[in-house]
Amino acid sequence: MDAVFKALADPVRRELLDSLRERAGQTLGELCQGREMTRQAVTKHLAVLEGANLVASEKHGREKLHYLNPVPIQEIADRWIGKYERGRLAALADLKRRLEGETHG
Amino acid sequence: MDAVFKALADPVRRELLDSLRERAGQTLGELCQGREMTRQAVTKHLAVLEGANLVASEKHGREKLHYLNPVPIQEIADRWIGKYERGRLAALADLKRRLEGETHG
DNA sequence: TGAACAGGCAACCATTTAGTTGCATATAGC
DNA sequence: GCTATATGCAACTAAATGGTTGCCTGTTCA
Repeated sequence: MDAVFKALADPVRRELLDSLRERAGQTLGELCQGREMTRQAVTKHLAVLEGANLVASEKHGREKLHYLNPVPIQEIADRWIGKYERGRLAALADLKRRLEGETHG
Repeated sequence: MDAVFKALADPVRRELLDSLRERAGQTLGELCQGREMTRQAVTKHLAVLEGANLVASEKHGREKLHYLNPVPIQEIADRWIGKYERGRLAALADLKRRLEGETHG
């Protein structure tokens, strides 16, 4: 879970996920195109994404194809963001109540 | 948006958000309790959270009260995770199709 | 077979980050 | 006013991070 959050923290990695979402099965070379960094830098980002299980890869001859795995993102949405969603109004009510209470107490 | 992702990347900061979700209006001192780090370290984490607009604070005398702002998390769920949710099945279908296609092509 | 191509590995560097210590400021309460 | 308490600020350190360069491995194909 922590690995997923950390992987999502970098804008380059989020762009890579976006790119793979738009077109699945891209090679490393393809994922490098348009990015102002070396192939090795992209490789490292992809390794982080694979480590977080956000990207799966398949070797095909001398090429390595990359695929988005949306499941971990889904899990974050379900397990983590969900509880904040539920607590949203409650938190705002708390804020108001507490501020008023402390002011007069 | 990037600030929010980066803020969420640290487990300590996520714990702080959890704590504020459970009980709103906690002081810095309260938020430090049970954490194995100095008050200053917690202060820095809270500064990151405030910078990402995930936490709002109010000075009350010599105390500083902290409140969760769930809105940015909500926005991430809506604007960013949503599109992956929609693309989920499509991505898996792509994966299967592409793998088969490349194998025989 | 050998050249061109796609990618992997490792060492290295600069910056950021997470944490510390030390000291300063401001409020509460006697 | 003085002391204890709550927080703020700044300098410093260690480790992680994001990036580079250089070279090696493996595959395609003429």
